[in-house]
Amino acid sequence: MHHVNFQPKSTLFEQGDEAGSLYTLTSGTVRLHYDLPDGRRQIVGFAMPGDFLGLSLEPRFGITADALTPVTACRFDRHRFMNLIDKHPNLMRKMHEVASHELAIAQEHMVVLGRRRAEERVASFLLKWWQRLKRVQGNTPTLPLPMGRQDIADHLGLTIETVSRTLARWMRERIILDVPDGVRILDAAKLEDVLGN
Amino acid sequence: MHHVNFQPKSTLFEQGDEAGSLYTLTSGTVRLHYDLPDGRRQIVGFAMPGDFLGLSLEPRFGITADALTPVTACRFDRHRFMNLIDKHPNLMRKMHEVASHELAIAQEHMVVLGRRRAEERVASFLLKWWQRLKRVQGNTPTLPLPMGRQDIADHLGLTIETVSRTLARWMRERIILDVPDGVRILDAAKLEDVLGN
DNA sequence: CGATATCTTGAGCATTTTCAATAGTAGTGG
DNA sequence: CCACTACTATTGAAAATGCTCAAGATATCG
Repeated sequence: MHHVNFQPKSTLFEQGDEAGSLYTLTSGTVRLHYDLPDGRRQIVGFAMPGDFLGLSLEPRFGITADALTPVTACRFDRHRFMNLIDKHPNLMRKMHEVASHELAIAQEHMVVLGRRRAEERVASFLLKWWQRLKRVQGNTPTLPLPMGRQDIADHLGLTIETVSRTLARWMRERIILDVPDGVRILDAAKLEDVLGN
Repeated sequence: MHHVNFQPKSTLFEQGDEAGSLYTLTSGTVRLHYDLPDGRRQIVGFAMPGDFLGLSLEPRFGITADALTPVTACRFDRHRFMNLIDKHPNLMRKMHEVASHELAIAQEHMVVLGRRRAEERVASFLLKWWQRLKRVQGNTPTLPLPMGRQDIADHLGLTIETVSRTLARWMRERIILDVPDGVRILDAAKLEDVLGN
């Protein structure tokens, strides 16, 4: 195990690569995506400090992971990590807990992609990202968005224009406020109303 | 552990219920879905013989599971199963393998929901269902579809009309053939062409 | 055989995409 | 310091994919 650093836009691992490593993020934001041969891209999630990457037992990575900001992480060799697990059986349980939770998150996101309209998708994204940030950084009204508009669109199954228009409208309506590298949530209740639950 | 039977349309477990059981399917098909309060539904997957249900370690089920056909399954008490795991450590590893695989499947489905057009989604569904069936029943040109059109639509993030129209067109084009309770794949290559890879 | 579910098909419509033009923003080198 | 380039974001107008609504057909089941 040793610490590794990644520059923005650099790749931790790529879709199809042999899954030889396992990471835990200590700082920065990582984009996880599946790319189609014709260039279409689906961002299946964003990773932040505390998250695990590559804990799947599949022989190859199904997705690509690349850094959106400077990233620091702990890298483990897969084989060595598996030996470690034999000595600490509760570690395997922990891995499975994390994986089950990821699966639950993935299933919730399928609902967003399959059954939510554009406005609901963007509201869902802002609120979920805000919640995750709160658990790491504490309660802040200011929401950093290290990912670009295209990334948000590729996460929500929309085009960059639809994301831009939706955010622009909410800025006009004073529901959010434009700040450098992110937004400030002025009226979270209105965003929750959009989701209707 | 004991065997249990379910009639079509009966529920194995429901979204929000305490996750007290764990199942392995021995026969039949199960529909797994997440329901929004306003009635919109996303089917996150279908389970067939050999599949595990409720292996997540979250305290409550995130989704509902109900039988599409008569179903037989083995039911395990969660607590007792966990004790069993303490005696057989490689069982925990197996569970994690299954969960990782489910996660990979979920991520691939996100691509379908977020970035594929209607025609591609239906082609993807037919081909994936066909592949899964081959692993259980061997190579058959006839593809049973125990789920209804509305279920397919709810799985693909489409309306029943779009699914119906797409299948109807492929029947006219002799790419598939209408048979009772399913379809016969006449030209799998054409369906793969739709996916463009 | 009648009643209820599900499925199909058509026509019009709406949300979101596409296309295109403009405006920022950052980084680079003269 | 400023011009130049490249990249990203915004905005408008037109187009299209898939949806809604409605009617009819087919299947299922008591």
